[in-house]
Amino acid sequence: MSRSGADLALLLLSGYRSLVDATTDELAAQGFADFRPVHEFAMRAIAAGADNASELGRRLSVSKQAAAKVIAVLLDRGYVTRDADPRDARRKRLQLTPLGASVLRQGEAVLQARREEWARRIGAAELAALEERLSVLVGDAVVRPGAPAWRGDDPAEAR
Amino acid sequence: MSRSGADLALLLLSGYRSLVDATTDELAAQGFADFRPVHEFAMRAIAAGADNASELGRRLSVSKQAAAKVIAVLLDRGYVTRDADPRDARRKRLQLTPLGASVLRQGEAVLQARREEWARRIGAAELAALEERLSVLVGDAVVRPGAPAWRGDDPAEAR
DNA sequence: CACAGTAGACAACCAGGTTGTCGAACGCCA
DNA sequence: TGGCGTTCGACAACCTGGTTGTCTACTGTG
Repeated sequence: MSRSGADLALLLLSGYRSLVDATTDELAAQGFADFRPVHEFAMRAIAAGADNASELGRRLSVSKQAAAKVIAVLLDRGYVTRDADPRDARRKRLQLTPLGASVLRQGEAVLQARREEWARRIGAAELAALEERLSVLVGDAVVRPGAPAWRGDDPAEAR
Repeated sequence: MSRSGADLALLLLSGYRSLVDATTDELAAQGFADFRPVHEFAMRAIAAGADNASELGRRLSVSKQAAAKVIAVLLDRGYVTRDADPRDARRKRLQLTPLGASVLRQGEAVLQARREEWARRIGAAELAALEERLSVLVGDAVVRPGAPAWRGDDPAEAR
């Protein structure tokens, strides 16, 4: 075999970082400073229906307390609003603000632009094949983004 | 395009996690509990010549204080030793113990086994092609494993 | 031989997770 | 109707793993 398992892991991590860091930088340049991937992910979940803290925690595979902290940041930044749920007085209903929706759109656009750049570099068909194989390998192992950061924080062998 | 940029990022992250989490679990099962990727990475750097805290910090793209904390753990576990450097009294020279070397070997073996399983699943040639394309895309963007965990901690869109 | 720079120790701090506890509200069921 | 287990969100304490800043000892160079 030409490559080691450690190299493979490192390649995957580097690819991910390369996409995500570029997105973070782009968004910062567009005026959304301190906007982190986890914020984008949380807002996406909110937009997809996780409109209260407990549910958001479940979707992010994180405790509801951790979710509440993220929500506090999003509220502070004006990306979401929180108001009483008329049907369940225990809940606070979360909603994206127009500003929040626009961050989400821009994030997606930047990520998409990066993907298109990759497609130009190796060819659209090659990129599609890469995605196809990866998704076969990963299978149903859905990633839990917020999850214990200490799992998968490094790689092994960085050169 | 069939897939979004967010999906691509998620695939890469999931692939990485899948490899690394399996390795961590395997090592734990083999008696190396609480052995984390960052430990493996640090030991690898030490073995590769980063035999003092400051240098280790540089290789891991982390402050020397952070490196010192990792070293403290490795010392405590008996994976490395630290003794005076005869040529520079400021330095403490780090060395892997036989135990440390064996963890490293086992970690590499487990990772390699995972890679071979992947090769069986999609074919060795396909896997090699995937690695080749990824490495073209990633290019010289060397990953900094220990680095700010908040970069690249999430993906975007988890289903 | 002075002095700028480096190694490592120590302390304070911060971010972002965790668990545990609590009061209020809900929903089911006798 | 009422009781009771469950859920929501808040709050507090704590842990981990980074950070910066400061200090002393030592090095090596002009």
